[in-house]
Amino acid sequence: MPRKTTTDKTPRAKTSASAGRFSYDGLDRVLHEKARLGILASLAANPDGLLFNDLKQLCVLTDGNLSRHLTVLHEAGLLETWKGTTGPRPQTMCRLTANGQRRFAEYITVLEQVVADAQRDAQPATTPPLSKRRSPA
Amino acid sequence: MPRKTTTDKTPRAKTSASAGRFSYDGLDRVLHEKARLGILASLAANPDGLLFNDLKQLCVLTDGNLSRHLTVLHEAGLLETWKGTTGPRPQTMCRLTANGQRRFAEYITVLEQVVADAQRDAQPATTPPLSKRRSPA
DNA sequence: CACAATACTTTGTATTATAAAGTTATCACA
DNA sequence: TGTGATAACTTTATAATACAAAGTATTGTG
Repeated sequence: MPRKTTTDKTPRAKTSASAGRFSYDGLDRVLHEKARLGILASLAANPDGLLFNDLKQLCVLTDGNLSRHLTVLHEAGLLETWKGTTGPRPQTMCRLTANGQRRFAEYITVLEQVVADAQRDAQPATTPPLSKRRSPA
Repeated sequence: MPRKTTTDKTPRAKTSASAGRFSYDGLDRVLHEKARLGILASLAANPDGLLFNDLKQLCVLTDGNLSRHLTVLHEAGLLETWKGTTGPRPQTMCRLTANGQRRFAEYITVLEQVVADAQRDAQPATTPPLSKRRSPA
């Protein structure tokens, strides 16, 4: 006689209560980080590139912090850096790579999903309650 | 004679290129985490609460992981847990606190801002380029 | 030429996400 | 009734990593 396992395989509603419905796999660790998200958003808003100092101010980051995050993004192939000079001072210019633009756009798509999920909840509860009682004693 | 500092106080455009424009201060560390974001979204979608196992499946988390994140959220006052039994087994029921609902809603507002920023970029560049050259040699 | 400032980079530390192992209790069955 | 399996978590340990503090190299200034 098959025992009733608690990890039931009953079909459920696939739409809003399926397994993995809220796992948000697309939230890549590299992109889903406050500081780096700000950096990417800044660069996406300025396709022709930004200087180290611009990013520092736009994202309110310390030098070391920004440097580290840029390295991470660079190693992930999301941005490219160009070393040059503006006037007498050395400057680092950053811009998104084509890949970076695509990855960022994909990430934003997931964020839209998160927002959409949350907005659905604001509605008067169209979703059926999940697993109120599953096996009364 | 006042030296020209690079941290310039020039007004700039306050709308889209001001300092801190992309710092996203509202992205609270407790909420801005893949796993916890999934948990919160799940609970927001099910205001009458979810069981430990429901969350485990919805968010695809291991037991230990989920347990830890629930503790963090609980300590932050975002959710409350109720220990009971469903049939013979002990069960933990989780639901958002009023505070948790509010904080989550606030967080979602920031996400909307992020998405809006990114969507603005998709437009043919209405924003003026920031700091192309600031002090020609 | 000393001193301050710019534009970063490197190093260290403290947090923490995740996995692995442990705990308690129930159930099936021999 | 005792032994192993399973459920439902919790605790501990480890591997990442975000952040800050200190370091480096160059330039400008009196």
